[in-house]
Amino acid sequence: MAADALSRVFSALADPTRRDMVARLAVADATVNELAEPYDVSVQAVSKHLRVLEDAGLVSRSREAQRRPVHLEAEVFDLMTKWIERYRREAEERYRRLDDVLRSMPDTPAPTPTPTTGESS
Amino acid sequence: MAADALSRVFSALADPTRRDMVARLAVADATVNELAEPYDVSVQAVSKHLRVLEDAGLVSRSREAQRRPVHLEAEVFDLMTKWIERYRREAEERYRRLDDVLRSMPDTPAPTPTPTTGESS
DNA sequence: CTTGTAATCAACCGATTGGTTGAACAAGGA
DNA sequence: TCCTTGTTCAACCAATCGGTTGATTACAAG
Repeated sequence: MAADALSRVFSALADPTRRDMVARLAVADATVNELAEPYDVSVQAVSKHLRVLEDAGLVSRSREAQRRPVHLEAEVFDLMTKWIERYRREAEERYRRLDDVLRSMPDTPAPTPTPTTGESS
Repeated sequence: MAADALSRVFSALADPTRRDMVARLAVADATVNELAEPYDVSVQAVSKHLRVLEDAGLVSRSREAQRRPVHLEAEVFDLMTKWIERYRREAEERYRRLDDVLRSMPDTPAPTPTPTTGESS
């Protein structure tokens, strides 16, 4: 399966049901049955979803009698946030500089990132 | 396919090749062939990846002669960031308050979130 | 009009995914 | 010990995914 951690996290959150579970776990820990209750799928399906979230490092499960309370782990979010922010910043900066506009012009040499264009807006 | 926008974005970024393309597009716009060059997959495969990214709203394609330059759209990142930050904040806050720790204690009344424990390390 | 290049469409393939049902395991409580 | 509850395991199924190859469209240059 998805080798790297980042892929696992993104993939885990690509499913709306799993995102909803995360949202609910952000409020309070819950057992598998509690989590399964609102959705009209089997408990087994929810158990599977939880394994995906666990493999992604998004949740952890402890043992409390025969119950297995699920707990949301906030740390992994940082992994995503860092990745996203990095490229978002680059992309926005590039947009701000109109760098790409210069590149798409046929007459511009444009090797140096020197914004000679008057960027008023 | 994944109905909502958030699912599409997360799903699109769940693939390492697509994340790499996004990373490269953050530096500069590129054509399909340019993008395909570093990977040892067919151009068609890259074209498919681009469609996924486009459907997620992460990139846009213009037309320039027979070339179709691909451009990274930064806006959609916000959608993810907002979602992530929201639940990360909730989870971290809850962790900070030791709310869940109190909940798992059998003898504590635990209704008030008063952190009486001296957290030195 | 023909050739060459950039990209997409179409059909196919094996692996993974999200779901199901049925059986098994784990841990109290009677 | 047997029963009940909570959860997971196992096998299966249809749909989707990432990849392939071959044909096709779009445009520019001879």
